[in-house]
Amino acid sequence: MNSDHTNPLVSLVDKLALHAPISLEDRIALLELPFSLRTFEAGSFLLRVGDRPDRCGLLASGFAHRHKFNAKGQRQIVSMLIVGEIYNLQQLHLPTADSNVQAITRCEIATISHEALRELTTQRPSVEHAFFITMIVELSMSREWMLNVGRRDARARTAHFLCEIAFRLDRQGLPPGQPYKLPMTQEQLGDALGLTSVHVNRTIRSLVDDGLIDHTKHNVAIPDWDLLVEEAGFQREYLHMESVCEVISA
Amino acid sequence: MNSDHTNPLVSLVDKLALHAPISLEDRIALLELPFSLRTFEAGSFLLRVGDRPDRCGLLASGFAHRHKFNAKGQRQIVSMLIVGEIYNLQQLHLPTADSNVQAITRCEIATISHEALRELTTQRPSVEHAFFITMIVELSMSREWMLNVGRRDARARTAHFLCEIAFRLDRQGLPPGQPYKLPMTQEQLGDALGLTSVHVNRTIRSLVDDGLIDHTKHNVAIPDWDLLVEEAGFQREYLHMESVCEVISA
DNA sequence: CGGAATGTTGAACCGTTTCAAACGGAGTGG
DNA sequence: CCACTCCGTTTGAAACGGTTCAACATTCCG
Repeated sequence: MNSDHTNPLVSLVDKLALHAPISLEDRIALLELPFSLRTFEAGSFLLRVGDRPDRCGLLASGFAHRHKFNAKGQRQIVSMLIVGEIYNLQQLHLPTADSNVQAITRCEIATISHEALRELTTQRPSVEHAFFITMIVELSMSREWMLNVGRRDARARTAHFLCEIAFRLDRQGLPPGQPYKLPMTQEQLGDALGLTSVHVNRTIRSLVDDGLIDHTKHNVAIPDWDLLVEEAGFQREYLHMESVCEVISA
Repeated sequence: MNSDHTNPLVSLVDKLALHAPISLEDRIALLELPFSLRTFEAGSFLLRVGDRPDRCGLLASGFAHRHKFNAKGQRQIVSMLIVGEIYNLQQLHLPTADSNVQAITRCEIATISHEALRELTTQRPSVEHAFFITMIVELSMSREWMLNVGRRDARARTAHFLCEIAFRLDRQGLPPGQPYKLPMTQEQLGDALGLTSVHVNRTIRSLVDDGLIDHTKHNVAIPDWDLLVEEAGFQREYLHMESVCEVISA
Protein backbone atom coordinates (compact mmCIF):
# COMPACT_ATOMS: atom_id res chain seq x y z
CA MET A 1 0.00 0.00 0.00
CA ASN A 2 2.93 2.30 0.54
CA SER A 3 5.05 0.99 -2.29
CA ASP A 4 7.49 3.36 -3.88
CA HIS A 5 5.65 3.42 -7.15
CA THR A 6 2.32 4.52 -5.76
CA ASN A 7 0.99 7.89 -6.66
CA PRO A 8 1.79 9.96 -3.55
CA LEU A 9 -1.60 11.61 -3.87
CA VAL A 10 -3.14 8.35 -2.73
CA SER A 11 -1.82 8.91 0.77
CA LEU A 12 -3.20 12.43 0.72
CA VAL A 13 -6.62 11.15 -0.22
CA ASP A 14 -6.44 8.54 2.51
CA LYS A 15 -5.52 11.21 5.01
CA LEU A 16 -8.35 13.51 3.95
CA ALA A 17 -10.88 10.69 3.92
CA LEU A 18 -9.96 10.03 7.53
CA HIS A 19 -11.82 13.10 8.70
CA ALA A 20 -14.00 14.33 5.88
CA PRO A 21 -16.47 12.80 3.46
CA ILE A 22 -14.71 12.51 0.12
CA SER A 23 -16.79 11.40 -2.83
CA LEU A 24 -15.54 9.21 -5.61
CA GLU A 25 -15.41 12.20 -7.93
CA ASP A 26 -13.39 14.13 -5.36
CA ARG A 27 -10.93 11.28 -5.16
CA ILE A 28 -10.51 11.15 -8.89
CA ALA A 29 -10.06 14.88 -9.14
CA LEU A 30 -7.48 14.82 -6.36
CA LEU A 31 -5.57 11.96 -7.92
CA GLU A 32 -5.43 13.81 -11.21
CA LEU A 33 -3.67 16.81 -9.67
CA PRO A 34 -0.43 17.52 -11.48
CA PHE A 35 2.58 17.25 -9.23
CA SER A 36 6.33 17.00 -9.47
CA LEU A 37 8.50 14.90 -7.23
CA ARG A 38 11.55 16.17 -5.47
CA THR A 39 13.89 14.62 -2.95
CA PHE A 40 15.25 16.45 0.07
CA GLU A 41 18.16 15.18 2.12
CA ALA A 42 17.89 14.73 5.87
CA GLY A 43 18.27 18.04 7.63
CA SER A 44 17.36 20.21 4.67
CA PHE A 45 14.62 22.76 4.95
CA LEU A 46 11.35 22.23 3.12
CA LEU A 47 10.06 25.62 4.17
CA ARG A 48 11.46 28.56 6.05
CA VAL A 49 9.93 31.38 8.05
CA GLY A 50 9.11 34.19 5.67
CA ASP A 51 9.03 32.03 2.57
CA ARG A 52 6.33 32.74 0.06
CA PRO A 53 6.07 29.51 -1.87
CA ASP A 54 3.80 29.15 -4.87
CA ARG A 55 3.49 25.40 -4.48
CA CYS A 56 2.20 23.12 -1.79
CA GLY A 57 4.34 20.26 -0.58
CA LEU A 58 3.05 16.79 0.15
CA LEU A 59 5.23 14.44 2.14
CA ALA A 60 5.38 11.30 0.00
CA SER A 61 7.97 9.52 2.13
CA GLY A 62 10.09 10.26 5.16
CA PHE A 63 9.70 12.23 8.37
CA ALA A 64 9.78 15.96 8.87
CA HIS A 65 9.05 18.41 11.63
CA ARG A 66 7.85 21.97 11.94
CA HIS A 67 9.69 24.25 14.34
CA LYS A 68 10.35 27.77 15.52
CA PHE A 69 13.28 29.43 17.25
CA ASN A 70 13.24 31.73 20.23
CA ALA A 71 15.42 34.82 20.51
CA LYS A 72 18.28 32.81 22.01
CA GLY A 73 18.27 30.39 19.10
CA GLN A 74 16.66 27.56 21.01
CA ARG A 75 14.37 25.44 18.92
CA GLN A 76 10.86 24.25 19.64
CA ILE A 77 9.39 21.60 17.40
CA VAL A 78 5.69 22.29 17.15
CA SER A 79 4.51 19.37 15.06
CA MET A 80 5.56 16.22 13.32
CA LEU A 81 4.88 15.58 9.67
CA ILE A 82 4.05 12.11 8.57
CA VAL A 83 3.57 10.56 5.14
CA GLY A 84 0.53 11.92 3.35
CA GLU A 85 0.50 15.29 5.07
CA ILE A 86 0.63 18.61 3.29
CA TYR A 87 2.95 21.00 5.02
CA ASN A 88 2.20 24.37 3.56
CA LEU A 89 -1.43 24.41 2.73
CA GLN A 90 -1.74 27.60 4.68
CA GLN A 91 0.47 29.51 2.31
CA LEU A 92 -2.36 29.04 -0.13
CA HIS A 93 -4.19 31.64 1.92
CA LEU A 94 -1.63 33.63 3.86
CA PRO A 95 1.47 34.76 2.04
CA THR A 96 4.32 34.15 4.44
CA ALA A 97 5.27 31.08 6.41
CA ASP A 98 5.42 31.49 10.19
CA SER A 99 7.57 28.46 10.95
CA ASN A 100 10.21 26.21 9.45
CA VAL A 101 9.70 22.74 8.11
CA GLN A 102 12.75 20.53 8.09
CA ALA A 103 13.37 17.01 6.87
CA ILE A 104 14.32 14.53 9.59
CA THR A 105 15.11 11.72 7.20
CA ARG A 106 15.46 11.92 3.46
CA CYS A 107 12.08 13.01 2.18
CA GLU A 108 10.30 12.71 -1.09
CA ILE A 109 8.05 15.66 -1.68
CA ALA A 110 5.31 15.96 -4.23
CA THR A 111 4.78 19.61 -4.96
CA ILE A 112 1.50 20.88 -6.31
CA SER A 113 1.03 24.38 -7.66
CA HIS A 114 -1.21 26.69 -5.70
CA GLU A 115 -2.96 27.46 -8.94
CA ALA A 116 -3.99 23.85 -9.50
CA LEU A 117 -5.12 23.50 -5.89
CA ARG A 118 -7.10 26.71 -5.99
CA GLU A 119 -8.84 25.59 -9.12
CA LEU A 120 -9.70 22.26 -7.55
CA THR A 121 -11.00 23.70 -4.31
CA THR A 122 -13.15 26.32 -5.97
CA GLN A 123 -14.68 23.71 -8.25
CA ARG A 124 -15.08 21.21 -5.43
CA PRO A 125 -16.15 22.77 -2.16
CA SER A 126 -16.08 19.35 -0.53
CA VAL A 127 -12.34 19.21 -1.11
CA GLU A 128 -11.85 22.66 0.36
CA HIS A 129 -13.98 21.44 3.20
CA ALA A 130 -11.69 18.47 3.68
CA PHE A 131 -8.66 20.75 3.82
CA PHE A 132 -10.47 22.87 6.37
CA ILE A 133 -11.05 19.84 8.54
CA THR A 134 -7.42 18.81 8.21
CA MET A 135 -6.50 22.19 9.59
CA ILE A 136 -8.94 21.84 12.47
CA VAL A 137 -7.45 18.50 13.42
CA GLU A 138 -3.99 20.01 13.28
CA LEU A 139 -5.17 22.74 15.61
CA SER A 140 -6.56 20.16 17.99
CA MET A 141 -3.24 18.33 17.98
CA SER A 142 -1.48 21.61 18.70
CA ARG A 143 -3.61 22.11 21.77
CA GLU A 144 -2.69 18.72 23.11
CA TRP A 145 0.95 19.52 22.37
CA MET A 146 0.67 22.71 24.44
CA LEU A 147 -0.79 20.70 27.30
CA ASN A 148 2.02 18.24 26.91
CA VAL A 149 4.78 20.80 27.07
CA GLY A 150 3.12 22.99 29.65
CA ARG A 151 1.63 20.59 32.14
CA ARG A 152 3.22 17.16 32.02
CA ASP A 153 6.47 16.08 33.58
CA ALA A 154 9.25 14.64 31.49
CA ARG A 155 8.12 11.03 31.75
CA ALA A 156 4.49 11.62 30.90
CA ARG A 157 5.50 14.09 28.23
CA THR A 158 7.80 11.67 26.49
CA ALA A 159 5.34 8.81 26.85
CA HIS A 160 2.60 10.95 25.40
CA PHE A 161 4.68 11.89 22.41
CA LEU A 162 5.44 8.24 21.73
CA CYS A 163 1.76 7.35 22.04
CA GLU A 164 0.76 10.04 19.61
CA ILE A 165 3.27 8.98 16.99
CA ALA A 166 2.30 5.33 17.43
CA PHE A 167 -1.31 6.23 16.99
CA ARG A 168 -0.78 8.43 13.98
CA LEU A 169 1.36 5.86 12.24
CA ASP A 170 -0.89 2.83 12.74
CA ARG A 171 -3.73 3.89 10.67
CA GLN A 172 -4.42 0.95 8.39
CA GLY A 173 -6.59 -0.65 11.01
CA LEU A 174 -3.71 -1.98 13.05
CA PRO A 175 -4.10 -1.62 16.79
CA PRO A 176 -1.76 1.00 18.22
CA GLY A 177 1.27 -0.26 20.07
CA GLN A 178 2.91 -1.88 17.06
CA PRO A 179 6.65 -1.31 16.96
CA TYR A 180 7.67 1.59 14.77
CA LYS A 181 10.72 3.40 13.55
CA LEU A 182 11.22 6.85 14.97
CA PRO A 183 14.25 8.31 13.24
CA MET A 184 14.74 11.23 15.63
CA THR A 185 17.83 12.06 17.61
CA GLN A 186 17.45 12.74 21.30
CA GLU A 187 18.16 16.37 20.61
CA GLN A 188 15.21 16.51 18.21
CA LEU A 189 13.05 14.73 20.76
CA GLY A 190 14.12 17.27 23.33
CA ASP A 191 13.14 20.12 21.04
CA ALA A 192 9.76 18.52 20.48
CA LEU A 193 9.19 18.06 24.20
CA GLY A 194 10.72 21.26 25.51
CA LEU A 195 13.49 19.33 27.28
CA THR A 196 17.25 18.97 26.95
CA SER A 197 18.62 16.05 25.01
CA VAL A 198 20.38 14.94 28.18
CA HIS A 199 17.16 14.78 30.07
CA VAL A 200 15.41 13.03 27.20
CA ASN A 201 18.10 10.41 27.45
CA ARG A 202 17.53 9.88 31.15
CA THR A 203 13.77 9.90 30.73
CA ILE A 204 13.74 7.35 27.94
CA ARG A 205 16.13 5.24 29.94
CA SER A 206 13.78 5.30 32.90
CA LEU A 207 10.83 4.37 30.69
CA VAL A 208 12.85 1.49 29.27
CA ASP A 209 14.01 0.40 32.73
CA ASP A 210 10.42 0.33 33.91
CA GLY A 211 9.43 -1.80 30.94
CA LEU A 212 7.10 0.80 29.47
CA ILE A 213 8.89 0.91 26.13
CA ASP A 214 11.71 -0.69 24.24
CA HIS A 215 13.92 1.77 22.46
CA THR A 216 16.92 0.64 20.50
CA LYS A 217 18.36 2.09 17.35
CA HIS A 218 15.51 4.45 16.67
CA ASN A 219 12.99 1.66 16.99
CA VAL A 220 10.19 2.04 19.47
CA ALA A 221 8.27 -0.95 20.75
CA ILE A 222 5.49 -0.80 23.27
CA PRO A 223 5.20 -4.00 25.32
CA ASP A 224 1.95 -2.97 26.99
CA TRP A 225 0.00 -0.26 25.22
CA ASP A 226 -2.40 0.36 28.10
CA LEU A 227 0.46 0.84 30.51
CA LEU A 228 2.08 3.51 28.38
CA VAL A 229 -1.24 5.20 27.78
CA GLU A 230 -1.74 5.29 31.53
CA GLU A 231 1.69 6.79 32.13
CA ALA A 232 1.11 9.38 29.40
CA GLY A 233 -2.45 10.26 30.25
CA PHE A 234 -3.06 9.75 26.56
CA GLN A 235 -6.61 10.23 25.36
CA ARG A 236 -7.02 9.70 21.67
CA GLU A 237 -10.07 11.89 21.22
CA TYR A 238 -8.02 14.94 20.27
CA LEU A 239 -6.89 13.19 17.11
CA HIS A 240 -10.52 13.10 15.99
CA MET A 241 -10.20 9.67 14.45
CA GLU A 242 -13.62 8.56 15.63
CA SER A 243 -15.31 11.01 13.29
CA VAL A 244 -14.34 8.74 10.41
CA CYS A 245 -16.68 6.06 11.60
CA GLU A 246 -19.51 8.52 11.89
CA VAL A 247 -18.98 9.75 8.39
CA ILE A 248 -18.73 6.24 7.05
CA SER A 249 -21.79 5.03 8.90
CA ALA A 250 -23.75 8.12 7.93
CA MET B 1 -17.25 51.45 18.10
CA ASN B 2 -17.66 48.92 20.86
CA SER B 3 -20.80 50.34 22.36
CA ASP B 4 -23.19 47.97 24.02
CA HIS B 5 -25.88 48.46 21.44
CA THR B 6 -23.78 47.56 18.43
CA ASN B 7 -24.59 44.42 16.54
CA PRO B 8 -21.99 41.95 17.82
CA LEU B 9 -21.58 40.66 14.29
CA VAL B 10 -19.80 43.90 13.46
CA SER B 11 -16.81 42.83 15.52
CA LEU B 12 -16.82 39.46 13.77
CA VAL B 13 -16.75 41.16 10.39
CA ASP B 14 -13.92 43.41 11.55
CA LYS B 15 -11.99 40.39 12.71
CA LEU B 16 -12.50 38.49 9.48
CA ALA B 17 -11.63 41.50 7.35
CA LEU B 18 -8.33 41.67 9.19
CA HIS B 19 -7.01 38.67 7.34
CA ALA B 20 -9.27 37.97 4.40
CA PRO B 21 -10.84 39.99 1.63
CA ILE B 22 -14.49 40.50 2.54
CA SER B 23 -16.69 42.12 -0.05
CA LEU B 24 -19.50 44.51 0.74
CA GLU B 25 -22.03 41.80 -0.06
CA ASP B 26 -20.25 39.42 2.28
CA ARG B 27 -20.42 41.98 5.03
CA ILE B 28 -24.10 42.52 4.55
CA ALA B 29 -24.79 38.81 4.49
CA LEU B 30 -22.77 38.33 7.66
CA LEU B 31 -24.50 41.16 9.45
CA GLU B 32 -27.87 39.69 8.57
CA LEU B 33 -27.12 36.40 10.29
CA PRO B 34 -29.75 35.61 12.88
CA PHE B 35 -28.32 35.34 16.36
CA SER B 36 -29.48 35.29 19.93
CA LEU B 37 -27.71 36.93 22.81
CA ARG B 38 -26.92 35.17 26.03
CA THR B 39 -24.94 36.22 29.08
CA PHE B 40 -22.55 33.95 30.92
CA GLU B 41 -21.20 34.71 34.36
CA ALA B 42 -17.48 34.75 35.07
CA GLY B 43 -16.19 31.23 35.49
CA SER B 44 -18.98 29.50 33.64
CA PHE B 45 -18.25 27.19 30.77
CA LEU B 46 -19.11 28.21 27.24
CA LEU B 47 -18.08 24.84 25.87
CA ARG B 48 -16.89 21.57 27.35
CA VAL B 49 -14.84 18.70 26.04
CA GLY B 50 -17.16 16.28 24.33
CA ASP B 51 -19.93 18.79 23.75
CA ARG B 52 -21.72 18.62 20.44
CA PRO B 53 -23.23 22.06 20.09
CA ASP B 54 -25.50 22.95 17.22
CA ARG B 55 -24.73 26.65 17.45
CA CYS B 56 -21.59 28.71 17.12
CA GLY B 57 -20.71 31.20 19.80
CA LEU B 58 -19.36 34.67 19.14
CA LEU B 59 -17.79 36.57 22.00
CA ALA B 60 -19.61 39.91 21.99
CA SER B 61 -18.06 41.19 25.20
CA GLY B 62 -15.75 39.93 27.90
CA PHE B 63 -12.77 37.64 28.10
CA ALA B 64 -12.61 33.88 27.86
CA HIS B 65 -10.01 31.19 27.56
CA ARG B 66 -9.70 27.75 26.07
CA HIS B 67 -8.07 25.06 28.16
CA LYS B 68 -7.43 21.37 28.68
CA PHE B 69 -6.67 19.27 31.73
CA ASN B 70 -3.99 16.64 32.15
CA ALA B 71 -4.56 13.36 33.96
CA LYS B 72 -3.65 14.94 37.30
CA GLY B 73 -6.24 17.67 36.88
CA GLN B 74 -3.72 20.39 36.12
CA ARG B 75 -4.97 22.94 33.65
CA GLN B 76 -3.27 24.35 30.59
CA ILE B 77 -4.82 27.36 28.94
CA VAL B 78 -4.18 27.03 25.23
CA SER B 79 -5.62 30.26 23.91
CA MET B 80 -7.27 33.48 24.87
CA LEU B 81 -10.57 34.59 23.39
CA ILE B 82 -11.13 38.23 22.73
CA VAL B 83 -14.14 40.20 21.59
CA GLY B 84 -15.19 39.33 18.06
CA GLU B 85 -13.85 35.82 18.08
CA ILE B 86 -15.89 32.71 17.37
CA TYR B 87 -15.03 29.96 19.77
CA ASN B 88 -16.54 26.87 18.29
CA LEU B 89 -16.42 27.24 14.59
CA GLN B 90 -14.73 23.88 14.41
CA GLN B 91 -17.78 22.07 15.74
CA LEU B 92 -19.36 23.07 12.46
CA HIS B 93 -17.16 20.41 10.90
CA LEU B 94 -16.13 18.00 13.60
CA PRO B 95 -18.77 16.81 16.02
CA THR B 96 -17.13 16.89 19.42
CA ALA B 97 -15.20 19.62 21.18
CA ASP B 98 -11.63 18.76 22.20
CA SER B 99 -11.18 21.48 24.81
CA ASN B 100 -13.09 23.64 27.24
CA VAL B 101 -13.94 27.28 26.82
CA GLN B 102 -14.56 29.20 30.00
CA ALA B 103 -15.57 32.77 30.72
CA ILE B 104 -12.97 34.80 32.58
CA THR B 105 -15.23 37.80 33.08
CA ARG B 106 -18.92 38.01 32.48
CA CYS B 107 -19.39 37.37 28.77
CA GLU B 108 -22.05 38.21 26.28
CA ILE B 109 -22.30 35.55 23.64
CA ALA B 110 -24.09 35.80 20.34
CA THR B 111 -24.98 32.32 19.24
CA ILE B 112 -25.58 31.50 15.61
CA SER B 113 -27.07 28.26 14.43
CA HIS B 114 -24.83 25.93 12.48
CA GLU B 115 -27.56 25.71 9.92
CA ALA B 116 -27.49 29.43 9.20
CA LEU B 117 -23.72 29.46 9.04
CA ARG B 118 -23.59 26.48 6.72
CA GLU B 119 -26.05 28.12 4.43
CA LEU B 120 -24.03 31.30 4.38
CA THR B 121 -20.70 29.61 3.73
CA THR B 122 -22.01 27.42 0.96
CA GLN B 123 -23.56 30.41 -0.76
CA ARG B 124 -20.53 32.59 -0.17
CA PRO B 125 -17.25 30.75 -0.59
CA SER B 126 -15.37 33.92 0.28
CA VAL B 127 -16.87 33.80 3.76
CA GLU B 128 -15.90 30.17 4.19
CA HIS B 129 -12.50 31.23 2.96
CA ALA B 130 -12.36 33.91 5.63
CA PHE B 131 -13.20 31.37 8.32
CA PHE B 132 -10.48 29.15 6.95
CA ILE B 133 -7.97 31.94 7.28
CA THR B 134 -9.11 32.68 10.82
CA MET B 135 -8.32 29.10 11.64
CA ILE B 136 -4.90 29.32 10.04
CA VAL B 137 -4.07 32.40 12.09
CA GLU B 138 -5.22 30.60 15.22
CA LEU B 139 -2.92 27.73 14.34
CA SER B 140 -0.05 30.14 13.88
CA MET B 141 -0.73 31.65 17.28
CA SER B 142 -0.80 28.16 18.78
CA ARG B 143 2.66 27.50 17.41
CA GLU B 144 4.02 30.62 19.02
CA TRP B 145 2.30 29.60 22.25
CA MET B 146 4.08 26.23 22.12
CA LEU B 147 7.39 28.02 21.64
CA ASN B 148 6.52 30.25 24.56
CA VAL B 149 5.72 27.45 26.95
CA GLY B 150 8.44 25.13 25.73
CA ARG B 151 11.43 27.34 25.17
CA ARG B 152 11.22 30.61 27.06
CA ASP B 153 12.00 31.20 30.72
CA ALA B 154 9.38 32.62 33.05
CA ARG B 155 10.28 36.27 32.44
CA ALA B 156 10.32 36.10 28.66
CA ARG B 157 7.27 33.87 28.69
CA THR B 158 5.22 36.27 30.76
CA ALA B 159 6.46 39.27 28.81
CA HIS B 160 5.57 37.56 25.56
CA PHE B 161 2.08 36.80 26.72
CA LEU B 162 1.56 40.42 27.72
CA CYS B 163 2.88 41.59 24.36
CA GLU B 164 0.54 39.31 22.48
CA ILE B 165 -2.51 40.43 24.38
CA ALA B 166 -1.52 44.07 23.99
CA PHE B 167 -1.11 43.55 20.29
CA ARG B 168 -4.33 41.69 19.81
CA LEU B 169 -6.34 44.23 21.76
CA ASP B 170 -5.03 47.38 20.07
CA ARG B 171 -6.49 46.84 16.73
CA GLN B 172 -8.18 50.10 15.87
CA GLY B 173 -4.93 51.54 14.60
CA LEU B 174 -3.58 52.36 18.02
CA PRO B 175 0.09 51.59 18.48
CA PRO B 176 0.67 48.63 20.76
CA GLY B 177 1.80 49.38 24.28
CA GLN B 178 -1.36 51.19 25.31
CA PRO B 179 -2.49 50.32 28.82
CA TYR B 180 -5.12 47.61 28.93
CA LYS B 181 -7.25 45.68 31.35
CA LEU B 182 -6.31 42.06 31.78
CA PRO B 183 -8.88 40.53 34.11
CA MET B 184 -6.96 37.35 34.83
CA THR B 185 -5.94 36.00 38.19
CA GLN B 186 -2.35 34.94 38.64
CA GLU B 187 -3.53 31.37 38.74
CA GLN B 188 -5.07 31.78 35.30
CA LEU B 189 -1.92 33.43 34.06
CA GLY B 190 0.06 30.53 35.43
CA ASP B 191 -2.14 28.07 33.60
CA ALA B 192 -1.67 30.00 30.39
CA LEU B 193 2.09 30.09 30.81
CA GLY B 194 2.68 26.65 32.24
CA LEU B 195 3.85 28.10 35.56
CA THR B 196 2.59 28.16 39.14
CA SER B 197 0.62 31.15 40.33
CA VAL B 198 3.32 31.73 42.92
CA HIS B 199 5.99 31.96 40.29
CA VAL B 200 3.83 34.17 38.11
CA ASN B 201 3.59 36.49 41.06
CA ARG B 202 7.36 36.67 41.47
CA THR B 203 7.92 37.02 37.75
CA ILE B 204 5.46 39.85 37.32
CA ARG B 205 6.97 41.49 40.36
CA SER B 206 10.42 41.31 38.83
CA LEU B 207 9.13 42.73 35.55
CA VAL B 208 7.51 45.56 37.47
CA ASP B 209 10.64 46.15 39.56
CA ASP B 210 12.69 46.40 36.40
CA GLY B 211 10.29 48.93 34.95
CA LEU B 212 9.24 46.73 32.06
CA ILE B 213 5.57 46.86 32.95
CA ASP B 214 3.17 48.40 35.38
CA HIS B 215 0.66 46.00 36.78
CA THR B 216 -1.89 47.08 39.32
CA LYS B 217 -5.41 45.89 39.78
CA HIS B 218 -5.55 43.88 36.60
CA ASN B 219 -4.35 46.81 34.56
CA VAL B 220 -1.28 46.39 32.44
CA ALA B 221 0.72 49.37 31.25
CA ILE B 222 3.85 49.16 29.18
CA PRO B 223 6.17 52.12 29.77
CA ASP B 224 8.53 51.20 26.95
CA TRP B 225 7.07 48.90 24.32
CA ASP B 226 10.40 48.17 22.65
CA LEU B 227 11.95 47.15 25.94
CA LEU B 228 9.24 44.62 26.68
CA VAL B 229 9.37 43.31 23.13
CA GLU B 230 13.09 42.82 23.55
CA GLU B 231 12.65 40.96 26.82
CA ALA B 232 9.94 38.77 25.30
CA GLY B 233 11.60 38.13 21.97
CA PHE B 234 8.25 39.13 20.56
CA GLN B 235 7.95 39.12 16.79
CA ARG B 236 4.56 40.12 15.56
CA GLU B 237 4.69 38.27 12.26
CA TYR B 238 3.00 35.18 13.64
CA LEU B 239 -0.18 37.17 14.17
CA HIS B 240 -0.33 37.71 10.41
CA MET B 241 -1.57 41.26 10.75
CA GLU B 242 0.53 42.51 7.89
CA SER B 243 -1.53 40.57 5.39
CA VAL B 244 -4.31 43.06 5.93
CA CYS B 245 -2.30 45.78 4.30
CA GLU B 246 -1.55 43.57 1.35
CA VAL B 247 -5.18 42.74 0.85
CA ILE B 248 -6.17 46.36 1.22
CA SER B 249 -3.55 47.62 -1.15
CA ALA B 250 -4.29 44.86 -3.65
C1' DC C 1 -18.95 43.79 58.05
C1' DG C 2 -17.38 39.19 57.37
C1' DG C 3 -15.78 35.54 54.64
C1' DA C 4 -13.78 33.84 50.54
C1' DA C 5 -10.75 34.50 46.89
C1' DT C 6 -6.52 36.45 45.36
C1' DG C 7 -2.00 38.33 45.95
C1' DT C 8 2.56 38.31 48.48
C1' DT C 9 6.53 36.52 50.70
C1' DG C 10 9.97 33.10 52.69
C1' DA C 11 12.33 28.71 52.99
C1' DA C 12 13.02 24.12 51.62
C1' DC C 13 12.82 21.07 47.99
C1' DC C 14 13.10 18.85 43.50
C1' DG C 15 12.97 18.27 38.46
C1' DT C 16 15.56 19.75 34.90
C1' DT C 17 19.63 22.02 33.05
C1' DT C 18 24.37 22.72 32.50
C1' DC C 19 28.88 21.34 31.94
C1' DA C 20 32.08 17.93 31.14
C1' DA C 21 33.89 13.63 30.02
C1' DA C 22 33.65 9.08 28.08
C1' DC C 23 31.70 5.77 24.95
C1' DG C 24 29.92 3.63 20.73
C1' DG C 25 28.89 3.26 15.93
C1' DA C 26 29.13 4.77 11.08
C1' DG C 27 31.71 6.57 7.53
C1' DT C 28 36.22 7.94 5.41
C1' DG C 29 40.77 7.86 3.97
C1' DG C 30 45.26 5.93 4.13
C1' DC D 1 41.92 -3.36 7.79
C1' DC D 2 43.11 0.06 10.99
C1' DA D 3 43.13 4.78 12.49
C1' DC D 4 40.64 8.76 12.63
C1' DT D 5 36.79 11.70 12.94
C1' DC D 6 32.12 12.92 13.54
C1' DC D 7 27.90 12.47 15.59
C1' DG D 8 24.85 10.85 18.82
C1' DT D 9 24.31 8.49 23.23
C1' DT D 10 25.35 7.79 28.06
C1' DT D 11 26.67 9.03 32.66
C1' DG D 12 28.02 11.94 36.74
C1' DA D 13 28.13 16.07 39.63
C1' DA D 14 26.92 20.60 40.49
C1' DA D 15 23.95 24.48 39.76
C1' DC D 16 19.61 26.62 38.82
C1' DG D 17 14.83 27.75 37.83
C1' DG D 18 10.61 26.78 39.26
C1' DT D 19 7.61 24.28 42.64
C1' DT D 20 5.70 23.29 47.00
C1' DC D 21 4.05 24.36 51.33
C1' DA D 22 2.76 27.51 54.57
C1' DA D 23 1.67 31.80 56.54
C1' DC D 24 0.00 36.29 56.12
C1' DA D 25 -1.87 40.57 53.69
C1' DT D 26 -5.10 42.45 50.70
C1' DT D 27 -9.00 42.90 47.81
C1' DC D 28 -13.39 41.65 46.36
C1' DC D 29 -18.11 40.87 46.98
C1' DG D 30 -22.40 39.66 49.02
